[in-house]
Amino acid sequence: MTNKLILIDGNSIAYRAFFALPLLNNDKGVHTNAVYGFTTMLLKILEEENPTHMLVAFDAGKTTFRHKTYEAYKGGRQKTPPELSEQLPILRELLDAFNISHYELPLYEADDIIGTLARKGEQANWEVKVISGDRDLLQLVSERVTVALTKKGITNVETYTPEYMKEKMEISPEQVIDLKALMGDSSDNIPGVPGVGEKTAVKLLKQFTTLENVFANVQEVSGKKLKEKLETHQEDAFMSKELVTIHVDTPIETTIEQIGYQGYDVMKLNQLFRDLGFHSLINRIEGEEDKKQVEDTLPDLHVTIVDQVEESMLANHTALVIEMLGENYHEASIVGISIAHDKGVYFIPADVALQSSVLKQWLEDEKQKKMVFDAKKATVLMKRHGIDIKGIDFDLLIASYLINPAESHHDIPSISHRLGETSIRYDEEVYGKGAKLQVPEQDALSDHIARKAHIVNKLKQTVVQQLKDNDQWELYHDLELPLTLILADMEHTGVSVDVDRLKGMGEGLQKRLAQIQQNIYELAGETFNLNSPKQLGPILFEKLQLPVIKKTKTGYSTSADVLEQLEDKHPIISEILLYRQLGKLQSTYIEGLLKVVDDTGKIHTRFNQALTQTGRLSSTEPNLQNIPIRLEEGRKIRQAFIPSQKGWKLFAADYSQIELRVLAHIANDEKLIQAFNDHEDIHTKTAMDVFHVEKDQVTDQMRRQAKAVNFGIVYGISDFGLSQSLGITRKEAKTFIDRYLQSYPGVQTYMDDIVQDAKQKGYVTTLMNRRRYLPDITSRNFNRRSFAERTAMNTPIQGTAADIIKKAMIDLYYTLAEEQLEARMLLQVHDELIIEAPEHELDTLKELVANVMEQTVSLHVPLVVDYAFGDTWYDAK
DNA sequence: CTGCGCACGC
DNA sequence: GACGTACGTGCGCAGT
Repeated sequence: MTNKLILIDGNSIAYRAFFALPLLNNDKGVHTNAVYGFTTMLLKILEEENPTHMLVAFDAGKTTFRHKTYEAYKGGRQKTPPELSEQLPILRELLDAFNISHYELPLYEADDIIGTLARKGEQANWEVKVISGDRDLLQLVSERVTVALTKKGITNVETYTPEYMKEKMEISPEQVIDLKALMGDSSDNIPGVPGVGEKTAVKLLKQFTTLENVFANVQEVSGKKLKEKLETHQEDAFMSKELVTIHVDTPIETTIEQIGYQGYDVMKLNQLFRDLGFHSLINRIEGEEDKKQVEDTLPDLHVTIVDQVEESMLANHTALVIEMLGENYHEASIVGISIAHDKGVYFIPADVALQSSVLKQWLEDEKQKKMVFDAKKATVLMKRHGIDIKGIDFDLLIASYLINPAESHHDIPSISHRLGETSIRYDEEVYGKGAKLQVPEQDALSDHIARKAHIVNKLKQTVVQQLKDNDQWELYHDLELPLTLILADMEHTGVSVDVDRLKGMGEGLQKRLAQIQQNIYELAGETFNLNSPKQLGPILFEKLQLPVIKKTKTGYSTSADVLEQLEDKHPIISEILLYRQLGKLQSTYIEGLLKVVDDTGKIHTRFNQALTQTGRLSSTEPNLQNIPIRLEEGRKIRQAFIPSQKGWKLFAADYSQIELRVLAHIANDEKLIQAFNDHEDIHTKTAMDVFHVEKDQVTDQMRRQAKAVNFGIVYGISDFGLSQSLGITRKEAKTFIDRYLQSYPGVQTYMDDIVQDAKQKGYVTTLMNRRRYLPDITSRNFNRRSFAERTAMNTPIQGTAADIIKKAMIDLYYTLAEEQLEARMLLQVHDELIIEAPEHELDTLKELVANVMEQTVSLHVPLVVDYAFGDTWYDAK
């Protein structure tokens, strides 16, 4: 077997990774994106290439021997961003853990080290592969040396052999240098011959083969201008050649034999990945038996496995973890319960726990305080088993989310590791994932779950202190914690669904879909998979020759906005649009909902209270926050949502323009406040102010545009986003936004101030002190910075609206209880609450619900709530 | 199993 | 000039 040598251009790959990936942070605030990208690439190479020898070359410093030839070499190049520089030492640490040699040499560039070693490998008859993002390296390609260049992203590469180069670039590896010498390279400040680009350079080299030959026969060059340019800049060209030529005789101290690759250090790598927060990469490290070593390194925790719950095991202020397998706590079963307090840690197997009246009594005792992770999950799980858990006064999940919603993993092990408590493994390591998900044998299970309870107990103080330091204690204690119990109630109650009605709609849709599909196949002249944009594209844009409006990464775009522009060009288009619309209803809403109805005809969604960056809730399995309403056809889905009891109605109450009212309040804009106090139609008012016209002069078109601008303000979209939604140019969109801000100077001031504030503090807050960190607000990358700026303007608006409706839910929940009404909340859809109630309570509710919602906070503008009721959700409009 | 294109809501 | 652009969830497809 021949040896295989892999040579990596360290700086180039780190650069690529840095710009290809979002600026990730680990829990210590260190940027890790370049290291992460580098790591994925290394893992891929090791998995795919099986190298016997390997080395990563780095540039040694700013000055190189090339600067002697040409002082301005690489002049004008942007300084390496500090966010990247700080990652380079980590990168070296990473390579050490991988046991991969790395090397740098004063005055030489990584290219030269690679070139030298590549030639040595070649002479030894080894297989050599060079990996870089720099096309200059292509000059090294030969029969034994291939060069892989990164394409988009970081793990995608394009591998060049001599044949592939001929085919793709029409030149040979030797000619790469001459090509560069003619073209120059602005990023390295290499002059080349002005006016000669890639096309001309290739043409010249095809004709004359080498640079020397071009100048030797310059008289034969066609084109007077070109000839002149070549003659004037001959010297530049030859100097450029010198600059781009990679040195293959660099005086390096290492030999290729010394850089053998023997495999990585599993322990070191594991530890490093954990430190860096690369949890997803840990299971790509090979060696199952080595995993055991990590296991063994966890400090012992003494756990008592309980076969009968005794009162002596239970105490006030106890951490409680109820563990289940899988995500959906409406159907999953409990695998075990652990409790931890200052006197001990216990594991109670599921069957023991559920049969114990001692435990039940303790769980239901309000005075016995419990600390948990995810109170909602624990509450719903216990409700399903007839236990009404009370006395939860700490929820680690909610606390962690409030401290930093941007953390992507709010599970006990992740939070624990972030806070420096590493004596627990990740769920994925214990349970596996996907199809391999399973409960381990009891010792491992009880140990893991017990550790969770132990950690909840241990971390409580730290987390509470963080909340207090952030001035978020009230947000946590008076808003999110009560809310989570209310949500548990709503989820457990569920919404009733008229299954027959859904099925009926499904049958009707099925017939129509079949017919439309038939029509489309006839219009297309062939059958294909209509649900595949990849197959639809060629039919529309090649076979039917329709104009291409937009492309996606993988082919033609066939999205609705594209198709709408083609609607009058071919009858097939409107059929496709209809097919898509109905197909969506069928698959997502009819079939999707039917799949999750339980045997009592109810649907139980799960509200995720610890996910969105703004403080809103989200809803899953099913998502009941995106049931169709805009188009009549879809809206009919709502007819399938019904009250759970005969003689009851659904009652829906929604805030009118809550975000714009919040904006008026936060920005304290006189005109906007006035508009709401006068109960004006806000979009018409905006149109009057933006277009400087009187009310009776506002056209539908103007109102529509004003509405889109308001929408943009509320959602923090860019001029680009606004231009898309209005079908106008970016410039026009920008004009609209500017005129809006001129009309509402208070808003303008708010926008300026909040961005400044965010820059200074690093985060923005809402009315109730919800936080969102915006590390990108000081980024030198325009896109990242702009996005962060829009987020700074938008999050306080959306987040405050979220705060308000959450508070309203709490107020309403307790008011309904106090008034001893049977009415109960079922759903929340961001600015709207869905309630079910017996008919005789409706008159009370009309007064009470709107009142509670409107009075929950007091702003500089009134909050206005509209409501409606009916026999189905559809009718509550 | 994952990423993509698409579509639904606020 | 920056080439990607509110927040979410879920579906089917296609490639691994």
